[in-house]
Amino acid sequence: MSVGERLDDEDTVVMSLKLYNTLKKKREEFVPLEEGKVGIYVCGITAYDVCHIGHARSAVVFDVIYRYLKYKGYDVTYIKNFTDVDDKIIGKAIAEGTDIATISERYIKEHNEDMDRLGVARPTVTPRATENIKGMIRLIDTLMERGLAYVVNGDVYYSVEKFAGYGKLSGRGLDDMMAGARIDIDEKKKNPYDFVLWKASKEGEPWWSSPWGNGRPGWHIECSVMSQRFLGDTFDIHGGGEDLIFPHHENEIAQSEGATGKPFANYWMHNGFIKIDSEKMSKSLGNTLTIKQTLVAYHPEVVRFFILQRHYKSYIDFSDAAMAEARMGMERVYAALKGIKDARGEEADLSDLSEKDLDKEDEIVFEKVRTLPDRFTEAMDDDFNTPMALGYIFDIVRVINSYLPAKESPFTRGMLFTLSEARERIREAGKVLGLFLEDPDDYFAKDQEREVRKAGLDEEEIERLITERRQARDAKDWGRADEIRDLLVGKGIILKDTPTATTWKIG
RNA sequence: GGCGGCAUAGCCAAGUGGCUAAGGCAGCGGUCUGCAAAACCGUUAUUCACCGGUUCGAGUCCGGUUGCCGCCUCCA
Repeated sequence: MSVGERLDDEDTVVMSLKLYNTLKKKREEFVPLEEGKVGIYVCGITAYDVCHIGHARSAVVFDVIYRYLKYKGYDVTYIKNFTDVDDKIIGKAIAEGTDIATISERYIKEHNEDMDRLGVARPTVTPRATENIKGMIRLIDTLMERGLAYVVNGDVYYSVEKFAGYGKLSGRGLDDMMAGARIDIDEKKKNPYDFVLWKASKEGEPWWSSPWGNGRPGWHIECSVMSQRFLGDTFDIHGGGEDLIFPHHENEIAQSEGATGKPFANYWMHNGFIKIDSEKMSKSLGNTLTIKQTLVAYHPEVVRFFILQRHYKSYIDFSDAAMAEARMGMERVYAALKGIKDARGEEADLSDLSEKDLDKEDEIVFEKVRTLPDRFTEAMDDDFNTPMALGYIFDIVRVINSYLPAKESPFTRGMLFTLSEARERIREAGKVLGLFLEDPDDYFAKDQEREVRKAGLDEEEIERLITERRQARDAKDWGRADEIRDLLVGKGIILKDTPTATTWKIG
């Protein structure tokens, strides 16, 4: 069996990965350049500010793509850059009276913290623009030699009219764009859409020496250089937010293909945006939400779940209500995982369980559970359909929930084996999605702690009241017990009475 | 003005020509309970914005209408 294929039990079924290629505007079968290997480049952040949930979406989406490609058995090289020289970084450095390295270092560190908390795996390499200036100068030089770039007063511009394929990614021709141009006419440029490759430095700005004088790179050249450096002239997948399609990715193609004469990336993938309360998130609207703010209010897996419940290409609408729903959904899965955990008990050694332990009823459940990996793969092979993959996980959750409470402790070996299988299969899919990876008790403990903090409640006071209610109930003093219950409900606390204890949660 | 996307139950959301239109949330019914709640189970779209067309067959393809949205400027 070769990589990228799975063989079914009976007949040979080639399950190939299909993905939507922005370049072709259609879904295509994914065929890597080199069998068994994938090179993927995703545009990273400009390190001038803390990351917002839009960054989180892009990071989580491509994290899942990266993990899934590895799950399929590919040897994946995943490159995500940091832009650490740029107008905004320079502006901030000047404002703070420091240098750009201090600024970019600070926000790269913040970014990495955010990613770690979101459970986003580190890419294979995270190159920085300033480490690749020489490569940029070489690439610009090649573009000059090929007649695709020109110099004006120490600035170097790319001449878009000289590149025949300009507009092929964004699907717009230069003529179309000129018709409704909303851009400023810059006298220095031959065409308004020409973009800067190298900028002559102004007083007080960082600079590197170049054949065109002291300056710094333009906004687009770094990605052409870093992708080529780590993945070669042509590579498999290039990703980023949909806003980058034009001009950034269009310009990358012009730079790279203009210089090498070879195709740049074979597949282009773009994630959709996050809106907040149905509005576009932007600094001008003042409705940006940072990852750190989001994680104060929600468990990182709830954030991931929220993102993965929608297909990566469509926009998603962030709101407290939507996040509350995501939290409820996560709770459902974790509740099932807790049921499995509790059934198994802490101590028991279950390593010698096998299919031989299954009775007829166990077998029916076991067979359903065992279909999860194939169904998960089917969904993910279909342009990374994470909503469908999650739907399949919920199907298994329902199967287990129906099976579990019907049983009385002690559990038979066959039941324990079936439950173990369910847990493992959910965990296997969860590892790709970055979900359901916590111990259920830890998950609920953290969730409760977070909710208590958000509601500004006093946990000890709640516990004291619950104990008092417990005592009242034991004494069959229903009046007092209900009085306390009403008090707690008034604070948003939901009591969970079981025969042996009362626990609680915030609803 | 140019380019592109989307419209599926109360809400969110899969579905890209053919079994009974996934799944989640909310709602309703049931189990449980001192009564509740929580949890679990069951249930909730003869129908996919509207009109026409292609086809043996369309939510899925084509044309039109309406309504939202994105990009064209740094932006994930």
